[in-house]
Parts: sequence; structure tokens; C-alpha cells
Amino acid sequence: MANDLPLRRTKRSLPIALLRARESVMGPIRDMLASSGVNEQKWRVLRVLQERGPSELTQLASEACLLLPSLTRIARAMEEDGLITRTTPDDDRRKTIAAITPAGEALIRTHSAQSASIFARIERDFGLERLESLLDMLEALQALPRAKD
Amino acid sequence: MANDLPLRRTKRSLPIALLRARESVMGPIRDMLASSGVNEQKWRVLRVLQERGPSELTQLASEACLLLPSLTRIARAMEEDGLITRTTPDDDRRKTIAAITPAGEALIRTHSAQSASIFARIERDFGLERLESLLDMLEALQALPRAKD
DNA sequence: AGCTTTTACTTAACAAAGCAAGTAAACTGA
DNA sequence: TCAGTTTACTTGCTTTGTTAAGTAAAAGCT
Repeated sequence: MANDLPLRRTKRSLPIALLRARESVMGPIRDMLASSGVNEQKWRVLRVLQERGPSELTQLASEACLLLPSLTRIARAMEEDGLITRTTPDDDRRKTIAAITPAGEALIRTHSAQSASIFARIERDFGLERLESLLDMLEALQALPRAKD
Repeated sequence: MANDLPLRRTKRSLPIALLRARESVMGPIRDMLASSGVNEQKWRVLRVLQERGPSELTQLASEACLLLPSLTRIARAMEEDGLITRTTPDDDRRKTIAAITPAGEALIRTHSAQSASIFARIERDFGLERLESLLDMLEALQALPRAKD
């Protein structure tokens, strides 16, 4: 119905901009983790478990931005590496509760200074106010009602 | 050095916010494409070729946010599907030039109204000014100097 | 010209993403 | 109580991401 598409003139693509920004932010983190046997996804899982405490896999997947099939496999590997535990609660044996282990917490501690410095750098170069504003917008974007086809 | 980490109190994570925002934006597009045999990546390749015209694979990969090995496979599949052509220019036979075919353009046309309406919806719900501002910030974030470890 | 380096991809190998289908436990309603 | 549904995962399969190694053409150096 619009006789002029929004993308036509500016050529700026939101999906591409999000991809590139993500790559910029996660690149240094990937580098940081490269030596320690955990990847970005496992790092996210550890961080969520540390902050939220023991969690059901569905909730954990949602908070770590992983699909359940991915988390199933990642969690198994992390349990084998001793970074997390998985237990089935007696009151509902469909569920699996994941929890971080001392080894997992140690791994986070190992990298916490470096991780903090990466984000401090972004905060400094990008500007704290601007960063807060960006986070606000990203959250708002995410909260937008989903279009139905 | 900071005695209070920026992430501590707010708990807002830029990587996660970027992931979630991307999922919000791309979800509807993935749904739209689901029926037509092309995925998100192939869609990006088609869009770039349509906008920029015939392109070398390296440049195309960079603009479509793909690594070259991924693009190699995707381009082969798309050529087999008749969506693009690949030619080797005589003046530099290392290169491969990809170009969109009429069938590829037709596929874009098939979805252009729906795609436009998805972005129009975002523009309306999110606000045009805010969206422009978000794009500015994402570009600035991406342009930040990369931290060296 | 002949040798090395650089450029532009391709191939290979393996982990991870994404979708669909499967399983098993809990719930729900006759 | 028992079939049907929902919930919470798990498994299987294909494609993609990622790193490393390989190939072939062009460019640069002597």
C-alpha cells in the first residue's frame, strides 16, 4: 500500500545492523574464551546459572537464547566437563534442573576481570548513556508484538 | 579497577539484548520465507545482489554477513536452484562474480509486499525516529575499535 | 624469466543451529 | 480410570558456522 518502501532510499537494514553489531561485541568475548574450552553458548549458560541459580532447562534456554535441542546437547557436554549438574526433581520427573558447580563458578571467576574490561571498554568508547539508551531500545524492539502472517 | 561492575546491578547484557532483538526482527522474516525454499541467508544474498548488482563473492559475503566457506556452499545451491549465476571474469580468473537471475528477482518480488509490511509494522510500532536512532547506534557500535587481548 | 607472496576462493572436518518428530511424565475431562 | 492433551525434554537430520588447510591465478621482487 505504501508507494515507497522504507528500505529503498536509506538501504540500512536492521537485521544486518544487528548481525554486525553482535559480531563486534562478541568477537572479543570469543577470543577471551578461546583458550578455556568453553564457547560463547556455554559461557551464556554459566552466566545465567550463576545469576539466576538452578534453573529448568526450558527457562535456561530462553534466558541464554538457545533452543532446547541445542541446550540439551550443550548441557550434557557441560555436565561431562563438570561445569554444571543436572537433576530431575521428584515432584515433576519431566523436568531437568541445571545448576552451576564450583568448577563452573571458578571458570567464570577466571574470566571475570577480562570480561569486565571488555565491557568497560565498550562503555568508555561508546558512552554509558548511549549504551543505556541502546539497551532500552533493544529491549523495546524485542518487546514489540510479533506480526502474524 | 571499577569497584562495581556495570553488569552487576542492572543485569542487562548487551550480547543477549542483541540476540533477542535479532530474533524478534528475523522471526517474522523466517516465517515468511519458510514456504519458499530459501532461508534467511539465501534471502540476504538475494537482497544484496539485487541492491548492489553483480558482486565478487568476498564482497558479497561481507555485505550479507556470511563467511566465505558458507557463501561458497550457499552460492552453489542457489545456482543449482536457478536463483543466481556465477561467472569467472576473464581479466581475473581467481574471482567469481555472482549475479541475481530473473527467477531470483521474481522470488524477491513474491515476498516484497510481505517483507515491506513486516518492516512497516516495526517502523510503526517502534517509531521511525527511534528506529533511525537505533540504526545509528548499531552502526557506531560496530565501528568501535576492536579490543586486543 | 623464475621465485615468493598475496589474493580469491574451495574443500574438509567438526561443532552448533534449526526444524521436525519422538518419548515420557503430568494434567484434564468424561 | 483411562483416553486425549499438554508439558518438558530428547533425538535425528540437514544446513550453517568456524577454523584450518588446500588450490589456482595474479602481483611483486630480483
